[in-house]
Amino acid sequence: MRNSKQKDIVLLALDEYRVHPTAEELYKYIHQKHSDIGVATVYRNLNKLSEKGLIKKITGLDGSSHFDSCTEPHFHFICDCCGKIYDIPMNISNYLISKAEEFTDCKITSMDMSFRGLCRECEDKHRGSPIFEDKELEMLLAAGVT
Amino acid sequence: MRNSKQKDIVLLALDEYRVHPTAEELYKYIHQKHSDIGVATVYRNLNKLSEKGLIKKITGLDGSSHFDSCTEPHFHFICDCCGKIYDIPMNISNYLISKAEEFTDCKITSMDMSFRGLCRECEDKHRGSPIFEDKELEMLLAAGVT
DNA sequence: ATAATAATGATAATGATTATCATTATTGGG
DNA sequence: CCCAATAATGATAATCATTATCATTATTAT
Repeated sequence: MRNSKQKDIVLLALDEYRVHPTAEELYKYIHQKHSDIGVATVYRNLNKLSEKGLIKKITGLDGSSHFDSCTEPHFHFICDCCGKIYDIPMNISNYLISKAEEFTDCKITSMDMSFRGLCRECEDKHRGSPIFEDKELEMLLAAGVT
Repeated sequence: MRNSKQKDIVLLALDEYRVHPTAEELYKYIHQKHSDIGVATVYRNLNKLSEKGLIKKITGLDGSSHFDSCTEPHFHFICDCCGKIYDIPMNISNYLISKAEEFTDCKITSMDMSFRGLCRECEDKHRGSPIFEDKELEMLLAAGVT
C-alpha cells in the first residue's frame, strides 16, 4: 500500500467526522474542501485501510457500510428507530473466542458484535406509542454463556 | 402479517436449504418447483419474517444479506477465504448485555455477533502460501471482559 | 533519475434490493 | 356464507451502493 495525499485526506476526514459515516457521507464531507477527489478513491481507500486493520468497517446497519477510525476493540449499538450508532467500549473475553474456535475448528482473526434496540432519545419520544406492530419482535435474549 | 401460500413456501424452502442462502439463492431454489413466485415476493417475505423474528437476517458477510431459519440464539463464523458460514451455538451472558445497556443508556432488544477467519479447509489449502499480503491484518483480539 | 507499478479520477457497469402498480388473495365482520 | 377492506403478489422499473475499467499521474526502490 503506497502513500498518497488522498489516502491521508480520507484518514484525516474520517478522524474529524467522528460519527461512523458511510463512504458516501465521507465523500461529501471531503468534497467540500477537496473537490478534486473522486468517489472511487474514497471507497478504495476506506476499503484498503480497513483490510489492513487501520480503520474499522461496520456492516449490517442499514444498506451501506459505515467506517470507524477507532480500531480499539469495541462494539456498536444501533438504534432501530433513528439509526444512530453508539460506541460500546467493551471487549470480549478470550474464553469466548477460544470456545468459538473450538466449536468451529476454525482460526478466528476478527470479530464483530453489534446490539440493536432503542436509544434513550427515541424511547422517550415514543413512550406510549409503540413503534413496533406487535410483540413478535421482542427477542429472546440469551442467558449465560453456555 | 397475513398468511399466504408464498410465505409458507419461502419459510419451508429456507428450512430445507439449510446453508444460510441469500434471497437470490433462495429464489432460484424456490423457482425450480414454483416458477410462478417472483423475486420481489421472496425478498418481501424474507424481510418481513426477519422483522417479526421468525427467521434471522445475517448481514456483513459479502455484499448481500443471508437468511437463517434457526432463531435459537447463536452466532456465525465466516471464512474470509471461501465465504462459507458456520453456526456457533453460543449464547452471550446477560451480564454483557446489561453492561452494554449501562454504557449506552439504551434498551437492547437484539444482538448479533460474527467471527471471521480461516476455516480448517482453507487453512490447510493455503498452508505455506499466505493469502494475506502482510501482518497488518493480524488483528488484536481483546483480552478479558473489561 | 528512472523504470516499475500502484493510485487516481471519471464514468460505465454491476449487483442487490426496493418501489410501483394493477391484480389477486385473505380475513374479519355482517 | 358473502363482502368490503386491505394486505400480498408478480412483473418490472427504479434506486442505491459499490466495483470495474482505463487512460493518466504519482510513488518508490534501485
